[in-house]
Amino acid sequence: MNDKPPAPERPTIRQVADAAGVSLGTVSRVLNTHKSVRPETRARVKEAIRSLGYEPDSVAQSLRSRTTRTIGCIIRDITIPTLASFVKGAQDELQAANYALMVANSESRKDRELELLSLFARRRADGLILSLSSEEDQEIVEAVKSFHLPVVLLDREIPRSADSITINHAEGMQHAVEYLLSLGHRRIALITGKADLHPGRQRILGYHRAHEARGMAVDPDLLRSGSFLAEYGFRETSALLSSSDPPTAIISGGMDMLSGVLRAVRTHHARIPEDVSIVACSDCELAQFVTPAISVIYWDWAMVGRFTARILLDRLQGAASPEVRALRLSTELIVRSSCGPPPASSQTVRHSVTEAGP
Amino acid sequence: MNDKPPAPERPTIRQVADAAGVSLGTVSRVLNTHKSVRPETRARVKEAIRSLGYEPDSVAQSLRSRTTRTIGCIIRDITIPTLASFVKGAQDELQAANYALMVANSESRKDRELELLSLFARRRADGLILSLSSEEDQEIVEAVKSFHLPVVLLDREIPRSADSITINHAEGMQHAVEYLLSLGHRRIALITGKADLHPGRQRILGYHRAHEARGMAVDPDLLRSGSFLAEYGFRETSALLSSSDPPTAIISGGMDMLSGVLRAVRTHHARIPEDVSIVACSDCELAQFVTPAISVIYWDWAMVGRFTARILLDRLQGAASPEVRALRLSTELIVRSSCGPPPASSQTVRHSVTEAGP
DNA sequence: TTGTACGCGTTATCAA
DNA sequence: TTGATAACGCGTACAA
Repeated sequence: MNDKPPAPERPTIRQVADAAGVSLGTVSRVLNTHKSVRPETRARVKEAIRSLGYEPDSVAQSLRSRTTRTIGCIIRDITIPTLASFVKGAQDELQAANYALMVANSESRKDRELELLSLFARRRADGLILSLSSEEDQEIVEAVKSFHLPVVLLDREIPRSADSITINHAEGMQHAVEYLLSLGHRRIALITGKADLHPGRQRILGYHRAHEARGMAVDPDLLRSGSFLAEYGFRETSALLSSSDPPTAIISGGMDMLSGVLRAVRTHHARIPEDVSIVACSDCELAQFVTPAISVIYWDWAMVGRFTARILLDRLQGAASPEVRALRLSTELIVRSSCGPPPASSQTVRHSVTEAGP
Repeated sequence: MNDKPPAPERPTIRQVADAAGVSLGTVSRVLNTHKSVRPETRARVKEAIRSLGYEPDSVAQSLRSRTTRTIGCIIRDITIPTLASFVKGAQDELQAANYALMVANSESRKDRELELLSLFARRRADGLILSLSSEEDQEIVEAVKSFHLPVVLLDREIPRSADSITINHAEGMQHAVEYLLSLGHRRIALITGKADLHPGRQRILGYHRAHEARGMAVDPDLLRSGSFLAEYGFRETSALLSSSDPPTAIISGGMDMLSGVLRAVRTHHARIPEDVSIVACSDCELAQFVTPAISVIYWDWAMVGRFTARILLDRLQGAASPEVRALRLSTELIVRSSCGPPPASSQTVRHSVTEAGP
C-alpha cells in the first residue's frame, strides 16, 4: 500500500489515512474536530498523526480556504524604535489568534509602497496595516481602496475608506505648548512634517490652538513643517538656533527626529534647558537616558499595535460593525528635565518679535 | 463557458485564457517565458493579462512548486534596535531576490522557539534565520537538525549542523580590554551573558586573553556572566559599584544592556569617565547621544543581515558548496568619551586586590 | 506551437 | 459514521 521509495518528505494527510487504515476524509474530519467520527477511529487516526509527526500543510489549506492567516504591514522603517514596538504589539496579538505578520519597510517611498501593496495582494494577505507616505496621492488611495480586504491605517486617515487608528497629536501638542508657555516661553519652535499627513497636520493644529488660547500670534518663522526625519530636525534646529532671534524652546515633532535635534543643539553648544528647552514627540530610550532626560509627549506604541491587531481581527472574524472605525488614542505629557524657564536675556527680544509677527 | 455569476474576485489564469482565446497552458507559458509561444499569441495573452489586471496567485504557485519564497526568522525581540537593523538588512537583500521575511520574537523562551519552529514548518518556509536561546539544548538542536531546509544561525554555533554567521566577540572584547588596560585600568568588570551561548562565551574568552597577554590574573568577582538583559546590567553594575573594591571600568557585554548599566551608574552618582569608564558592546543611538558618548565595540548589523540573507540565498539557489559555512565578522573599537584613566584614588586599592585574586 | 490532463495537499459535499 | 470525489489555481509532461 505505501510503496513510496523516495519519500523522506513531510507526511501528507493521505499517508496518515493509509497508516490509520481510513480514508483521507476521515482524517480531515478528525483534524477539524467534526463530531461525526467514532471515538475508536478518532483515536486510531490521532495515533497515526502522532507517530508520523504529521502537520497540516498551511499552503494547501490556504488554497482551499482562500485565506492565508497572514497580515501585511507597511511602515516607514522597522529600525525606528517606536515602530518596532508597534510591530511587536501587533504581532503578539495576531500570533495569539494564529495569524502571522509580514512587515515591509517603505522608506516612505511611493514606488516602494505600491510595489509592496501588490506584493501583499499576490501573496493573498488577509488584511493590511498601513502607514503610508500620503493620505492624498490618488494612485495610492486608489490602490488601497481597490483592496477588498480589511485595512487599518496607522496614524493616517483616508475618510470613509478604511478603519484607522490615530494618535491625538493635536491634543498632545497643545498640552506641550501650554506647558512651555506656562514656564514663560514665548518663542516656541515646532519642527515637524508637512501638513498633508495626519501627524504633521495635527501637531500644527495643536500648536496653533495653544497659542490662540492665550491670544498669542504664531510667528510663522518658528513653525518648520517639512519632514519627520532626524536630518530635517538637525537642519532646522541649527537654523533656528543661529537665527538672530532664536526660540527659547524647541519641539521635536517626529517620532525619530530627536537625535537630529540634539545633535544640532550640541553643535551650537546650547545648554538644555538653560539656553533652550526641548520637548520630543513619542518616547524612546534616547529621550530617557540622555542628559538631561527629555520631556516627551507619550503614548504606548505597543498598545497601539495591539489595538490595531484587534480591529483587524474583529473585521476578519466578522465581529465588527460595517461602518468604518476610527480609533483615536490620547497622549500624556511626561515631564523630565529638559524644560525650564526661558533664559532671561530673551525677555527683551521676545517682545520685539511678537510684534513683528503676522 | 464562463458561467460564473458571483465572481467579482481576482481573475485566475483560466479567465485570462478565455479572454485571450487560448488555453490555460499557453498563458502559463507566457507568464513563465517559455520561448515556445508565437509572438502574436504572446501579445494577445499579455493584453488579456493587462486588461484583467491578472496577477498569479502565489499560494497556488507555492502548492505546485513546493516553495513559498518565504524565510522565517526567530530572534529575541525586534524591539532591540540592533536586531531591527539586522532584520532590515536581511529583508532588503531577500526582497531584492523576491523572498519575503517573516520575523517572530521568541523572548528567548524555549517553548516559544519550539512553537515558532513548528509554525514555520507548517507554513513551509524555504529557509530559516535563527538566533536561538541555546546552542546545546537537545530538544532545540534536534528540532533545528530535523529541518531539511537551509538554516543560518545568527551569532550562534551548532557545529556541523547549519551555516552560521557570528561576530568575533572575542577579538572585539580583547581589544576593548586592552584599550582600558592601556588607560591604566586594572580592575575592569565585564557584565555579559552565560558562557553557554556564543556571544557570552567569546566575550569572556577575549576578556581573559587580554589579561593573560599582560600576565594579569582575572579577579572572578569582576566577571559577571548571567544574562544579556538590561535588568541584569543594572543589577550587576549596582552591585559592582557598591562593593568595597569597585571596578574602575565596566564593560556592558550585551547588545541592549547599556541602558541598565547607565541607569545604575547614575543611581550611584558615579561620573563617566571620572569615576568609572564604560564600554558597550554593539553601537546604538543611545551610546552615541548620551553624554558622554559611550565607546563601543562596533559592527554593522545591517551588513550582518545582508550577509545572512546572502548565505541563505546561495543555498536556496544551489550555488553553495555542500559543507557547512561559518562566517565570522570582525569588530571595530569606536572610542568616544566614556573612557579615561582610572580615578587616582583607586591606585592603592588596585594593588591590594590584584593580590587577592585567585 | 498549442491544448489536455494530472497532481500539489486540503476541505467539503454527497453517497453509501 | 465513513469513503469517494470535486474543487482551489497553477505548472508541466504529454499529446496533438
